[in-house]
Amino acid sequence: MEEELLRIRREKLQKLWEMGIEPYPYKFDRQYFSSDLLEKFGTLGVNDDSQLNDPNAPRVKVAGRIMSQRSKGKTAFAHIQDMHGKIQIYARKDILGDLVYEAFSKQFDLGDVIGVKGVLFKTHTGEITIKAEEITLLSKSLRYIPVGKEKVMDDGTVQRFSDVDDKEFRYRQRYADLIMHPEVRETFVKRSKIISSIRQFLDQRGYLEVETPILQPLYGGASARPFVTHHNTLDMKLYMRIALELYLKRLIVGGFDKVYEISKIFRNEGMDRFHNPEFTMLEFYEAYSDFHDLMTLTEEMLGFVCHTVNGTLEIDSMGHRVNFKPPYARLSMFEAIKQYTNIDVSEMSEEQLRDECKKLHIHTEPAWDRGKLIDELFSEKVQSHLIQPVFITEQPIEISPLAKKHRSKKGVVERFELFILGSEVANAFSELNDPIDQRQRFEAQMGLRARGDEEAQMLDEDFLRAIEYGMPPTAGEGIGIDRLVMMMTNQESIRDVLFFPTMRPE
RNA sequence: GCGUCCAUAGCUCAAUUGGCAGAGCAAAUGACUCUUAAUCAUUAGGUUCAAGGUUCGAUUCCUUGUGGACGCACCA
Repeated sequence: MEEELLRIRREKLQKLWEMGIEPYPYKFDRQYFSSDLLEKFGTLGVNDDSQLNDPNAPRVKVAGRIMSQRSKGKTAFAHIQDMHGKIQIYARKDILGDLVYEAFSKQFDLGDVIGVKGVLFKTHTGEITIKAEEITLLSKSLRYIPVGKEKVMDDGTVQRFSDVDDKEFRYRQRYADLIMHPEVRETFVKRSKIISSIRQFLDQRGYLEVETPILQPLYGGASARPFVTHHNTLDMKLYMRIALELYLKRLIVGGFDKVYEISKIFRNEGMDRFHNPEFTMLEFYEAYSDFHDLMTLTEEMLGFVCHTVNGTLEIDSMGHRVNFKPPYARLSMFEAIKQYTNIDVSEMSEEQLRDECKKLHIHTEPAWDRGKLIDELFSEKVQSHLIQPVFITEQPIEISPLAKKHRSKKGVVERFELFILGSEVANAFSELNDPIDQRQRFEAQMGLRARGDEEAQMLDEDFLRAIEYGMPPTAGEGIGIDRLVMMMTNQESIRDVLFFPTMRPE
């Protein structure tokens, strides 16, 4: 049957050639988007057809995809969809002429792209409509788009019938998903706005956007397993980056005092609705600042982003109302654990922590040290409770090999993670710029690697050489863009904020 | 990587204890000069995800595989 549908379309294409109608012309001078016309001419009276017989009335030209068609013999209605919405067109045989009307009503299908020139009027049911004087085929669609019929309800919402509900279809053929689902397009428009508003925010504060290598001889800056690839000419192993951190700090050494990068990073790990193998990361670094400064900056940035995208600082997402209005709560990791579990980990040994985890039925690995155990306790028992924005500060030094020791507290670093809706949104610290200390931290990581921790970080001699030249005191932060977009757009799966999520081959 | 669930017409879904595989929409043909889930009439459309098994008989039960969704583990 599918073949039958495709065959019919191809026959129509052939018929169009025979009729002298070019199915794939080169250009159309589009004048308005549908939304422009609905706004601009919304004041037309119901059933106002005063312009219809007026040769001097303004002619409008729009272009888009046919999304519905209601033929009534010698007249027909259709809706065409462009980037900003839909508009109805009204076709009459006596205006368009036999040939064009014949083509329009017989050879055109849902999914075809057409250009329309005509006069606006409002139907007696009150819909702004273009009475077509010219209809031009701009692209014949050979593949059937299963577009569901729609009904606009009294409250303005659109109810769709027999809509495609198959997630697999929608992810694999996002182009078709986007045609059929304006709300999906909306999500991605918001995604785009989120990213551009971040750029705007950082640019305004004197940050320079930079690009650093994706293919790296050594991967670092995070704990994760990498993708490995090979360069033929150099005959060498290359890794896809797992973080932006180490190269951006090299630029701080080089004298770029405020830099940021928004780009894809890659982690060779499990996939679920929060994880895609490639995802977008923002990292920014600012010389002469510390992690306190970044907390303030982060509050301002998220407030700005949320307001730009949603027009408000309070949004409903994941079943909660979240308030992005600064300032956000601040709590040390130890305080947070104490608050939610009544356990004081500040003086506990590795042994004691292991016992506490066991009591709470938290799975542990023998390779885990004190810091990792505390982090695990936090992740299991505290994190999901953190709904409103909260900065969790002063993480254990063992799990923060690139962060500076806390200036006054032992065993922890100057770091914060921002949690919202139970999920980590930002991770920042006063960057470790003591090359001797940094070398020791790397060596400790190599020790973990020897203990069997595949994700422990690698010692990067070139990075050490860079900070041996002297890196100013610096604060740096990373924000996972996809998670932020999920939050801001109320999407439950990362696949719904990625145009083309990673899928197995068909 | 492990577990649970799902896969029937182009789309959304039915199909009684295991007994001739159906409907709406979309499509084709025809009627219809303000329709809007347009309407009316007619027609066509199926390797029931794949392979194997049980059975007189499998969309239905069993096994394996493929793809997806969800959960767990790992992680952001």
